Order: sequence, then C-alpha cells, then structure tokens
Amino acid sequence: MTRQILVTSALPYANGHIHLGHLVEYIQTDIFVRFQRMRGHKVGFMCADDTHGTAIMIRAEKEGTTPEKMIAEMSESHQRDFAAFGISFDHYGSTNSDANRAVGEGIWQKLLDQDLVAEKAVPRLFDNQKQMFLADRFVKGTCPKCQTPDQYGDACEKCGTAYSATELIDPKSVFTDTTPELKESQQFFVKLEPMQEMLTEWTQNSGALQTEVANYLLGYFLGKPLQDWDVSRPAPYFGFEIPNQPGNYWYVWFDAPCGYIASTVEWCAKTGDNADNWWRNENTEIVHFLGKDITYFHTLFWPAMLHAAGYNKPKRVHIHGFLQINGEKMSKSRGTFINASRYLELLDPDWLRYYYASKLSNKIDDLDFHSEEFVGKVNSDLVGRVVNLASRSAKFVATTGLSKQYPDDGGLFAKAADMSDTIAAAYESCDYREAMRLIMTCADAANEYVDQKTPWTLRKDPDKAQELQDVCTVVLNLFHQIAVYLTPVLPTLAKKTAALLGDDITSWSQASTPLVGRDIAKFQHMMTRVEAAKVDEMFTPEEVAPSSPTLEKEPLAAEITIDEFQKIDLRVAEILAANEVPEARKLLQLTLGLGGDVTRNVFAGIKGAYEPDKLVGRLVVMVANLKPRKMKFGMSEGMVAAAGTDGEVYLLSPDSGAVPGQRLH
RNA sequence: GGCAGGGUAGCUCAGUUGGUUAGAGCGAAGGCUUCAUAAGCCUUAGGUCGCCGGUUCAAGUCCGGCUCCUGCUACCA
Repeated sequence: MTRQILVTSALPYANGHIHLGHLVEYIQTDIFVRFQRMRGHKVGFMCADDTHGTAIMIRAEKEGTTPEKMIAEMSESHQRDFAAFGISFDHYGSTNSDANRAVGEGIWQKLLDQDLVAEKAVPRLFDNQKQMFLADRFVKGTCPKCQTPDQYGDACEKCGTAYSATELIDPKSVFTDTTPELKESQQFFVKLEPMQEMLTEWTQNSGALQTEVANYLLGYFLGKPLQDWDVSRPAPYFGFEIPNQPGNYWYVWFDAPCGYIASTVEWCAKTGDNADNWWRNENTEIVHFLGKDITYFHTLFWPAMLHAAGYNKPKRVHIHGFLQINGEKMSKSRGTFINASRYLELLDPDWLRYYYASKLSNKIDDLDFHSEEFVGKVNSDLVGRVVNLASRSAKFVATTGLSKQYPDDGGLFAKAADMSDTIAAAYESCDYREAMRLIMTCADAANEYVDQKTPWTLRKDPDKAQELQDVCTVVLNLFHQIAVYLTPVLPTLAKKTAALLGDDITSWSQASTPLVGRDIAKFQHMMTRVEAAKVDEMFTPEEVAPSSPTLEKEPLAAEITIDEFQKIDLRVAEILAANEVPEARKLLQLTLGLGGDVTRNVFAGIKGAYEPDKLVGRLVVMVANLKPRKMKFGMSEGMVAAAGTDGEVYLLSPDSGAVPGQRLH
C-alpha cells in the first residue's frame, strides 16, 4: 500500500550558520525520506528558515543591517550547506512569508472562535533606554537564591534554581546595562487546559512519541493543570503583528511551526497539489524530526494548535539527542563548534552521512562525534569492506561483463535478500545503527566469499574463465545489493554503482533481483579514505588573520609564560577620589581603594577623557604591585588599566558584583 | 530543587517477557593472503554489567536505597 508521508526537520534559526550538530537532524531526516521514497511511498519533505524573534532583531541591529536582509542571506547560506550534504527537501521556505502569515492567521482565528485565547497583563522588565520589554535571556543580575552575580533572568547556572527575571537582585539589561523598570504588558495566551485530555491521550496512547518523551511530558506537564501559553510579544519585535492587535506580535514559537504547513502550501502551489491533501487528510502521516531541546513545543503546543485548527496531529514525533565532539559539548573556544562549510572544506559529506547513520538509534541519547572512530568506521566499513568489493572484482570482468545466468553462490544473495524486510524495519524505526550493522554483515559475508574463491588464482588459468566470471558476477551482485540498502544513506555511492553496472537505483526491491548478462563500465574509485590529519585540522581553530588595524598599529607583544603573567598583580579598585592636577596636561590624581582602608595614590593619564567628578565611585582595574614612581607632582603607587590608541582613553571596568581588592586571574 | 534519561570490554554501543560459558564493530596481539585505495580472511586476549541491599531455584534484566553523568525546567530559540 502506498503511504502518504509528510516529513519535516525542525526549522533552523536564521541567527547562525548550519553546524555539525544541526546536521545530525537533517541527515537523519533525509535518510528517512530517501528510504520512504525508495519504498515507493509519496513523500513531502518540508523545511524552512525560522526567522522571527528578538535574537534576529538584535543581531541585525548589531551588524548594521535589517532583519529582512540578514535572514535572506542566512537562508541562502543554509540552503547551500544542506545541498552540499545531499539533504533532499521538496521545499524550503521561510517563516517570514505571506503563506506563513496566512497559516498563522488561520490558526489564530480558530483559536479565537473556540475561546481559546486569553488576554492578561503581565509584569515584565522594560529597558527605558532601548524602549523595549526584555526577555529573560536579556536580563542579568544576582541570583535570588545563592547570590551568584551575573546570572541570566531564567535560571542560575551556579545553583540551578529556575526563577523569573523579575526576581533577580539588581537586574540589568544586557543591551544597555541600565536597570530595567517593571511595567505591565498586555499579552495574549493560548489556553491549553481545555485540551489537556486530548493531549494526554495523544502523548500517552497514540504511539506518536518515544516512551522517554511520553514519560517526560506526563511527569512534568500533564500531571497538573496546563498553564496558559504566552504567545504574544510587545513591540518592538521582528515577526507578525497579531490581527487587530496593533503593537502585539506573535511570539516566534507561535509562527515557527506554522512554517511546516506554509512550506507545504508553497510546495503545492508549485506542483498543483493542495496542502489540505496533506494536512487535513487523515491518511497522511505527519512525521516531525527534532532535537530534544524543543520537545514540548512540538509535543504540547503544536499539537494543540493543530487540533484546534482542524489539522492532522503528527503521526510521529521523532526526537534525537545532541551532538557531542570527542565526549564533550560543542564549544567555540575548544574549536569544536564546526560549521558545515568548514567540514566541507576538508571532508566528504558522505562520510558524515554514514558515520551518523552508524550511530543513530531511535533513542534520544546524545551522539558522540569521535574523531578516531569516524576515521576508523569510514575507512574500514565503507572503503575496506563495501567499496572494496567492487574494487576487487570489477576489473576481472571488465571485458566479459556479468554472467548470463546468476550462478550458484551457496545462497549468499538469497540470504541477503531475505534481510530486506529486517533492514527496512530498522530504517522505518529510525534505528539506522541497526540497519548499518545488518548491512555490514552482508559485506562481511561477501568478502569471505571472495577470499574462499580467490578470483586472482582463477584468473591465471584460462580454463577457469567461466568460473572467474561467475565468481565476480556474484561479488558484484552482492555489492549492488549492499549499495541498494545503503542508498538512503549514501545516494552518491548509489549513483556510482549505477554507473558501473548500468542500472539506476530507485527502488528498494532492486536488492532482491540479481543483475545478469550485462556489460559493466570501466571501474573508477568510488570513495576515498579519510585522512586523520584532515579531521584534526578541522578541529584546529583557524588562525585569525591579523587584518585588524588596531593590531597593526600596536602589534602583539612577545609571548610570556603564565609565571611571568602571575607576577603582575591586577586588582579591582574603587576610585575614592579624583582630582585635577592643575599643572599637568594629561594627568588626574586618583585615590584608589582596595577594600578596607587600604588606598593607593595614582597619577593616571586620563585627563580630558574623563570628568573627575564622574569617576568617583566607579570600579577600575589597577596594577597593584607596580614599583612606586616619583613624579613631578608626587608618588604614583600603581597604574590604572585603560585601553586606547592615538590619545583615546577607555578605562576598564569589572562587571557588577566584583569588589575592591579582588585579584584578576 | 523538580522531571526525564543514562552508567555493560580501551572506545562506541547491543542485550528481547529474569534462564546455560554477557555480545557486535572499532582498537590491541598473533597468523594467513596479495585481487583490491597498506584493502581482505582466520585466531586470541579483555568485562565482580556504577555501588549496597532485597525478591527468586536463577538477576545486566525485577524491587528499594545510594552515587556519578546528561538533558529539560512554559515569558532565548
């Protein structure tokens, strides 16, 4: 029976480039999609850029551009990366599209019709200077529980306490460093509690979710009344204004998943289909792939929206874990935050597709990119075992082609053909690791066969020409079979196999029918080996070119050791007094406090750049163990740290929380 | 803090409803082979299954406690 399956990957946020972590998901989804297409099902693979929200707005502002321009460039970059990794979307849209606005408005109207929208006043922090309400992530302050300074407005990194931004002690806007004001904001909420029963049923009994996920939802959300979901944000916000509610915008997570439908709408417009055939048709299986961080958006809010608006709920939500690099979180400072484009400079995308496939299961465990394993698996599985099969047999039948009849192979081909359903089931359940393991057992059996039959010996005896052709016919068919099974993962290998044997691989069933009596093309290498050095190079941070004009003016000083650095005692100091030195052109006299009654008298060359009155009370950094020096106006007992070239002077200040006397490490 | 998940060979992971000597791949050691991109084949070594206790004829598997790791925690996405 032909199934109709609409598959999505989560929408990448237009705030950054595609990296190896994203690719876990897109490759995983693409394998599923290609597998289903091979099985003859009707598949739509939808994705789009997620373009709205404060983060986009702020970043565009920082880069001196408009959000529209930024998301256009990012979309192009994303699509280029996806294409290079062979991600075969049927349509790639954007949440900032007319189609998406229409989908959002349609759902919104249905929510209003069913009295599922509530309006409430919410106290929120407001940045007066920037004239905007601040999301939790844009407020920093001292944790109300453990007093750790410099924590975000949602949770403390030190003690793990979750709180709301309004509870922070001494909150500051991360944009302006000013103290935000508490203001009421009228916001719109989707009422979820009326759909609690539906959601409980769907999450627990529909089979759409992995059991861990169902347990998590039951344990954390569904065990108590569902809170109303806050779906609006006050201006300024980059997104869609809510119909008839000027100054109020949909929260990005309201319109982002609508992008799945909007993409389908745009796709159907191209193909002459109707999106309702996919989204309002019970025979369509909606399958979402996403990372565990966005679980509840897709398993509570999104199904609620779909349900209220009369769309199909997902048949399956497949959630995967995060990518780790050599056992650790990806990190920019460790050089393990690898963009897709960086990978592509050095390595073959098919290697990553296979490597991920060989590690992905249907659990939500994190997946580790382990350099040595990556090299080992690709070289040993793909090159040494799979591709090598063609390489060690094709040459012997270059002139004769394949035997007319499929020879007796002791049941090898039939045995591998019998595995078709088992392998297919592994793909279907997204247990690619199991699929790869099974396929590799086929490759092992084939290599053993070559070893037993020793075609290189047969070749030397003209009387055994037929036997040689038969043996190679068997080996090439076993290879072809494996290539068919691997096609969802390695479409490029499938193409090269097709070129060698003159038979395009389009259907799963081709693994069950041997190829006979045909010429074969001249053998060409199908895959190169991974060089470990290239993988290492990928994880070596690229040298930053010293193109900075400031660095040219003042080049970096000679390298020092940590011991040498530690001789310099840098301290946080408070400016207790600042006075003009009438006869000096550049100097101000500062009295610096190091806590208690320890003070230092310092002459600092900052006159002209700072008003003495305004300096009193602020914290600076000083070199506290500098040998005192007698100057024309008195003793200077240290030095205040400041940056600047060409007469500009900028004092350094510690973040709030630091106290006078603390040493810098 | 709460919730969810995990801890099995050097590494990455399988272990079905509790049932013989706990498996695979990679890596390691030894041998064979030379067609193939130093690829292939065979053999070997390696694990008190996180810790403690309980149920049972029998526990990696079930129950209780402890411990370590990871993620999430609705107004960042």
